[in-house]
Amino acid sequence: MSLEPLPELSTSELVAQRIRDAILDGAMRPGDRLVEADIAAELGVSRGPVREGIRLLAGEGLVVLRRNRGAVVTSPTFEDVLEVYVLRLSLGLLAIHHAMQLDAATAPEFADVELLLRRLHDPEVQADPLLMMQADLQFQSALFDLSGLPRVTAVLDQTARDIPVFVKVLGITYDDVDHAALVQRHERLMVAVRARHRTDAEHAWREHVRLTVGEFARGYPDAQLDGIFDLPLMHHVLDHHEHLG
Amino acid sequence: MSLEPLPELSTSELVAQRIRDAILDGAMRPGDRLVEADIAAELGVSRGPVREGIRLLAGEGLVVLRRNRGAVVTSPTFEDVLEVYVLRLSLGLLAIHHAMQLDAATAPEFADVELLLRRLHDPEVQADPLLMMQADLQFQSALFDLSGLPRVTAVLDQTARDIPVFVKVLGITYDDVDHAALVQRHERLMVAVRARHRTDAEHAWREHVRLTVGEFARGYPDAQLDGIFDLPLMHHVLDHHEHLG
DNA sequence: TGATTGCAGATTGTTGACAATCTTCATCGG
DNA sequence: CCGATGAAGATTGTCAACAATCTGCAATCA
Repeated sequence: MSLEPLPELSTSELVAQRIRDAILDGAMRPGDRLVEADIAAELGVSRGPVREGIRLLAGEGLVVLRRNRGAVVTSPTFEDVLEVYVLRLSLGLLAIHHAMQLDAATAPEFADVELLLRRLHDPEVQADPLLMMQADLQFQSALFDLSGLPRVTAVLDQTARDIPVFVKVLGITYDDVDHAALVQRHERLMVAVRARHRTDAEHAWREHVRLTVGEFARGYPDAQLDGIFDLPLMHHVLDHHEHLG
Repeated sequence: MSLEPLPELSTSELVAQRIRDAILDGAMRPGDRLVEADIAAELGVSRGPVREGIRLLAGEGLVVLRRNRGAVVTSPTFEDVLEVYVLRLSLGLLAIHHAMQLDAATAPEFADVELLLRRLHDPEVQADPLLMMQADLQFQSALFDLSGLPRVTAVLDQTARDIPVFVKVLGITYDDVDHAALVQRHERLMVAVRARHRTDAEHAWREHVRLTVGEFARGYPDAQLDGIFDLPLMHHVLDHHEHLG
């Protein structure tokens, strides 16, 4: 008999989760005030844990705190989405690079990643856009974890929690996303990481970010994406040319 | 008559600051427990704000929380320092790149940065290693702010708060750091940013990070720095070669 | 003797009450 | 009529007491 080790989040984390869910449900909308006493009454706890939970969300950027004036649900813009993806592109590359220091054949951590990757093939998962998105982000998170860089993965996980909320709040549609293509990109990424083929891995990751944002940007035709993902990582190419010339 | 706008940090932020200072003073050492009631009594406030302050520090990674078991001051390793600098290298490049979208001639934000850069010349500042380090980080923070990427700068600022603590706690000596060379590097960086010369700016920043960590690593002769700062940003060069070949 | 159980002290988690602050709106004076 | 002033209500910030949990040690039993 081996019992599972009791996940049991703290009360404040549960509160934060509930509020996050409320935003995803549409029950709470951007600009809504989060009144500590009201939420406490609804959840049947006192203000203390609620206050702490709200602070957690503020740390994630999901709500905005103003001194002595309470918290309101963030009103993200498409620019925020772009910033999040610029961040993920940059730190994702970092994490993937460090993950490739591991030997895929011996490192047991790879098993978890593969498991989550396989989950993306599940038709049941693919049927629900939100579920698919979360499964996708979970796979990425596990992959980044291989890097062994706790601060980097913490930042990446924070952005991962933001993404579903932003997508929901901004009304971004991803119904017609090509799931097969997405999974295929991730497969290529994993193959590259296992084989420690740096340029392939980097290309796969860049391509994924670029396509994802491109998909999101369809609803925002005036969004300026020109080259925001090309730099500063491409500088070395230019640099190299200059030295050659 | 124009009055200054009252900075006035919240109580919990003041508490966090005091604890940070206590660590820098050596009054608190890694592994020390942070007992809420004791700290509250010492500072003359109740446990509430102390608790909040401790959570803030936990978010920064300066203390570690364990469920129902309180907080202890982090015991960072040199690897933590390396991770922080890998992060700063990567996100710093991102921030600098985006800062270069601004026109230095017209953007008033540049004035603040220049002011902080000039402060680094002050002999009084250079005389105190801790002051010098903080002034240095302040300049960098102002520079990154030009990017207009709030999440990126938030992460960078967080790492900036960690650095003095890590240096103190790990007993890293930076007494014989060449201040003149450091200031010169930053001057070059600013010139490049003003002129929007991407490769120069990137080189200056890379060089600064590399030299800083190299300086720190003197006390850690077995630290493996081989190429941890070269990648993944250099991949494109390799990539380019492959395509050429 | 060695491992488990139970107890006491210490510390965190939670609660409800109080104080300080902010927002709103009506009042006042020009 | 318009802006400034002041009070009332709502909400956050702080506090001290209580409950739950953890740690360490002693007592118990095989």
